[in-house]
Amino acid sequence: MGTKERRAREKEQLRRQILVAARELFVNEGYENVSMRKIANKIEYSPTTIYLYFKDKADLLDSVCKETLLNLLNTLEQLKNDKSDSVETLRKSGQAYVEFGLKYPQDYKLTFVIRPQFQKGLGLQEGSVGEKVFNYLREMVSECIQQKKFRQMDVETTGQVLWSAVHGVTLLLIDFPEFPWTEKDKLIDTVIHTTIEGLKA
Amino acid sequence: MGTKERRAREKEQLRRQILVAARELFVNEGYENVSMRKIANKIEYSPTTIYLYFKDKADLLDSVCKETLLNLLNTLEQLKNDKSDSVETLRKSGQAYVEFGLKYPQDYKLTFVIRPQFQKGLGLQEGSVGEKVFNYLREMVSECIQQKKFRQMDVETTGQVLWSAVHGVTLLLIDFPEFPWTEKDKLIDTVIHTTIEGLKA
DNA sequence: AATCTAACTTAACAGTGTTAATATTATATC
DNA sequence: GATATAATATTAACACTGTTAAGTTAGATT
Repeated sequence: MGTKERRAREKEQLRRQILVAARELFVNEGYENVSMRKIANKIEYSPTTIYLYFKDKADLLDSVCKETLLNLLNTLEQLKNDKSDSVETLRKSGQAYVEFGLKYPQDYKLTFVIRPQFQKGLGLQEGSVGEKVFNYLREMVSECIQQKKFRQMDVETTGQVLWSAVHGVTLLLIDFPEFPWTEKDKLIDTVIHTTIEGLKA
Repeated sequence: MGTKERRAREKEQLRRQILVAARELFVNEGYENVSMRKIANKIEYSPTTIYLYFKDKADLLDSVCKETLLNLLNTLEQLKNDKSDSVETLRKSGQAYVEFGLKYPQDYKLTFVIRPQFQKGLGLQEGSVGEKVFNYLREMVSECIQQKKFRQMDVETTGQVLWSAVHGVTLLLIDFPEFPWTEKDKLIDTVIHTTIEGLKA
């Protein structure tokens, strides 16, 4: 009697439907400007149905962000296979990180700026996707230090310095699109290059 | 006939009163969670009175941010008198920038993250306070390059790299207070030091 | 066929930013 | 001092918001 299974599948399907609709609206119109009613309209259910699948609007945001982090993680992990120089791999990772942020600017802001605002005290949950992303960074950095290509500094600090740099340039480019930046790719390159050179010194 | 002057002064006074109340509420409860009615209650006027002094809520935010930028500018300009090494002055400026952000985290986010979200296409207005702040950075950087203490790179890019670094670490520290950062001051120092070393190389 | 349960909807609450029309107050003129 | 005029402030309303509690419907189990 596969009824239960079918029902469970249908339930999961609707959950995904909600998630997809929410992401699309959040990304296109901004988290603040999306109402539960708008999401409900899009999926052609009543607004309150959403509350059967998600605790509240913040929980919906949380789930959307989790997906974003998974996407980011996938993007980064693909660089692992690249068997080139460890510093070069790190450079590429930084580049991929910023590119990801600029490719999905609203997703990036949702995850790294909006969410912490609504979900306070957001650390690195044990086993969370966020932790996995940062672990990736730890690995990359660790290799550079062990191979003495970087100054002998603790992995944590080194990683955090790199994260600061890429996070900073990503957000500035997203938030101030009208600012007279030097050519975008050049700026990104220079930020990453400068930081890496600084970590060697 | 000083009546007009007095009236103008009174008007300015109420404007300031609104601004002070708005800043306090924005900072303590977050822009989103502050309603015009709340601000009105605080100053003991009806909500619609605010609209006689500010176009809308975003305009109110704008004015609050302008003040924040003025504060930041003042903080930075005080370092100008410091007649030490140009690189050292730049380092101190970076430190002061991050410290400012961490001292008034909500003001910083309001100005550099929330405002651009509500006031899109925000560039560097001619004569704006924001422009003055960035001009300060240009000056500092320019000196370092001219004195050949930095690699010969254009002032714009160099400045933007520095801004990325300090902006990044400031926001990360604000947004993820529960993240297992290395000791805060050490991290800030290292970010700035690393970036500067990278700019020398 | 009766009961139970899961899925979904309706109606409502207390709140939001903002506008238009109205009322109040203070000044200037006669 | 009374009156017209301008500046300032308020009331009432509109169309929204997130969320909860109660009610409805359809399908599965007994």
